[in-house]
Amino acid sequence: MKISGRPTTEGSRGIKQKKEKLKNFLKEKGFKSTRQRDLIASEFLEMGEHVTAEELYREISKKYTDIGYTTVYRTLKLLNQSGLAAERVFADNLTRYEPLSAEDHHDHLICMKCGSITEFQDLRIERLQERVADEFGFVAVSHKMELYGYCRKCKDNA
Amino acid sequence: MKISGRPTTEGSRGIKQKKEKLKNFLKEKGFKSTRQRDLIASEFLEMGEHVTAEELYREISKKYTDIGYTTVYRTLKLLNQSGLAAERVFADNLTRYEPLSAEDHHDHLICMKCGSITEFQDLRIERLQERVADEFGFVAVSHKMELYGYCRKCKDNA
DNA sequence: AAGGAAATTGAAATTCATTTTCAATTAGAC
DNA sequence: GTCTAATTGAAAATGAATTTCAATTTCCTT
Repeated sequence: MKISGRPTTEGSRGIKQKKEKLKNFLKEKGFKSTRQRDLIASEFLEMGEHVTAEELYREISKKYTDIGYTTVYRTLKLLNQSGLAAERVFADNLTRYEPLSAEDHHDHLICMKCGSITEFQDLRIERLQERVADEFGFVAVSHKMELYGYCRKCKDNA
Repeated sequence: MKISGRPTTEGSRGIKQKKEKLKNFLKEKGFKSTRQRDLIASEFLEMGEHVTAEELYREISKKYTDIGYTTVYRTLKLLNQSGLAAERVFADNLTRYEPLSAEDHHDHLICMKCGSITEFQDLRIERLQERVADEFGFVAVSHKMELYGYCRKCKDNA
């Protein structure tokens, strides 16, 4: 099992690469590269967490007062379309985004007390999911798995 | 693996039992038994699917024009609290409810074309989930697992 | 480099499910 | 039956997500 206790913030190399990918995506689709999109993408990739549009907007507002919420929202959608971000909705019903690297599928452990989100990957589970789908004649395209409970810290000082 | 291709509608025995359980829950909590709650619970248990408040309301409106949406909504919340119903949100972001029997935990296969929802249970996956949680020092309370893809029908006549 | 068509921006308005409010009604304890 | 607290349902409020639209910017064409 691949462990990543806390979503890792990308080194600047990865970020540059990803911004390049975004540019390609935009050009390909006939969209335009703008100062705003560039700044929003940078900030998003640097945060490297499961952020909401709102959170990202607040962060960006600190540095750039002229970038609106709507543009942050739309840029996150764009990042999602381009495959650079994944859109996720957990039990609190807010839409969160996380940077996505090529082959890194993972699921989440969510603490019901402190709200921390921990990522994990388990190939054994993935295989079984595939098998279940097969048994129903179902072609699985994607899945969503979240374990809710209490993290090490929160279960201890309860 | 337990298979239930389509959520089964309860026999009337089960429904009576559940309505009894609801009554007990209400009394216990100092809430009142009302004609509306009774009718809404009956209709809900008979439908036995993953209904939204809206759908249930529309169904009930056909028979009883004096029951309001708000009451249906609140009764579903109540059923959820009492453990008789489970609240679920899938990718379409609507809150759905399904009758819940004591020990019947299950997950869902959701067709991205026709929207059909199929239930399944797989103990091997459950065990692995427990193990993953353990490895993170996490105490799992509940989980959510959904496989999205195309059902037998939809993948065939594509 | 200038022109111009098309995309983008951001504030404000809209949507839509969900949740709350409140006055009138009802359940059920005494 | 009386009384008090809970319930009801229409309407209003909420709040995140999405759309609108006029002003601005990008970038393709010349």
